[in-house]
Amino acid sequence: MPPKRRTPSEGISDLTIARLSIYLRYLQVLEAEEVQTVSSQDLADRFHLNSAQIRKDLACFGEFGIRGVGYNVRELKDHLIEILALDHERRVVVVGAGNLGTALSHFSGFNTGGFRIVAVLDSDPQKIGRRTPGGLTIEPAVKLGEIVRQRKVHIGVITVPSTAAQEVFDEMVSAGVQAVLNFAPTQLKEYPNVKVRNVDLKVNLEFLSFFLRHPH
Amino acid sequence: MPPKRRTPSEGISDLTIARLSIYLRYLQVLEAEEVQTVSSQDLADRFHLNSAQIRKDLACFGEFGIRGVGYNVRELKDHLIEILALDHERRVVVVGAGNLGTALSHFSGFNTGGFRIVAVLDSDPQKIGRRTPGGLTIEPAVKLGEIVRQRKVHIGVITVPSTAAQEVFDEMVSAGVQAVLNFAPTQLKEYPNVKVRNVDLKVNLEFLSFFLRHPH
DNA sequence: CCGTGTGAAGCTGTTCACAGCT
DNA sequence: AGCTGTGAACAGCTTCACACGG
Repeated sequence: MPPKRRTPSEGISDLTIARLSIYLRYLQVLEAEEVQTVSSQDLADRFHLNSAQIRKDLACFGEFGIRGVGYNVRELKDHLIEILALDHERRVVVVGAGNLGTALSHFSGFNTGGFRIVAVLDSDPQKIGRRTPGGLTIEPAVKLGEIVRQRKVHIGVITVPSTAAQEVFDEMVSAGVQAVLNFAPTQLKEYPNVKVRNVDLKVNLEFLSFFLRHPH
Repeated sequence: MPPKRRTPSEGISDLTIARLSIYLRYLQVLEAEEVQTVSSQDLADRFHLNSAQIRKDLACFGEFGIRGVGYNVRELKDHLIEILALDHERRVVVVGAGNLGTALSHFSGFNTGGFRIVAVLDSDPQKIGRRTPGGLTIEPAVKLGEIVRQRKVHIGVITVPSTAAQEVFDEMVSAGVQAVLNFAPTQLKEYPNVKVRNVDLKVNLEFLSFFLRHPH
């Protein structure tokens, strides 16, 4: 059978995509351990999920398994890398060179596996020109648009205070960024064709606080 | 009518709790602006949600609104603070004084609104004794259990490499921590009565990468 | 008349159960 | 026999629509 490949773009849930990323990480471990084959049940046990869910997640993109056997580790890994578009370098700009921004700029996960931070910006003159621990020089925030265009930035990361977040976001979008990871505790105005992912640390803490009072 | 208060602990979804935290933040803004009243529709517009959802979220914990009017801003804010258990100090320990850990240790959201970082630990002798930008001295990781007990830590934050995460987590749990925010890209083994919240930056980036290839 | 509170309907995501391939 | 792929059943979350109270 010719490898049935669907190119859906639609009808696939955010949750499925996030899980694919999780599966991929484990497949890379298995590959390093030279494991040849993995079953949906193996994966399910690992992540406390149902095996049918894993098969369904994968089935969104084709038929990668062999009945009676399971999935070939290397093959499935390669498929996931392609699905998640990790086979091309993704250039990232971080705006906001506070503690979080500088930490992220050389956080291991942000400069491996296809991602590369190409600039760290800030509007504070005192910070501009300084080196981040990762070896990048902090550049002025006013150059955001220019940098995005010249360095072909794919992904923007916002680590500025919430008062400045919307402005930075608008600037990113008008320079052509289509994917943004937002750490500012603000609800950004949405644009068509721009995907935003919010990481709200305060919400996470307050969530945990709730469960301390209401233990289950 | 006597204020009907439910103490559920059960039947309330994680998603509801996360939204309450979001509502609270906006109510604090409204209070500062001296707005007296807010309707579920106002809140819904702000966060691109359905107004019924907001009413349902709040109705889990009592009847806080006035029909035909809306919600009193200050009153609702006070209720949410109590529900989220933010009326008592929550002491937090950060294990892993890498870039992310030190950044978090004086990230604004982590030392305000009821949360306080009481220790930052690391196992690297080169880091122990150093000061974090937030003014805390990095302490040895072997003292984790002792520190948790002596300083009555409520919440643990894990920012160590994934290879060490499970060990740190086990140590936290056996010292009595019941809520953990995990930044390590690992699936931690679950314990009863311990709530874990994972923040996986790599998953977020890969998620965005997917949407760059499959624009919607 | 307006906005809350809420059962009912609708929808989305998960799990079951089994046909079909190896 | 073993495990995938998948329609059908199920569960949980969201939205609708309206009764009720101010």
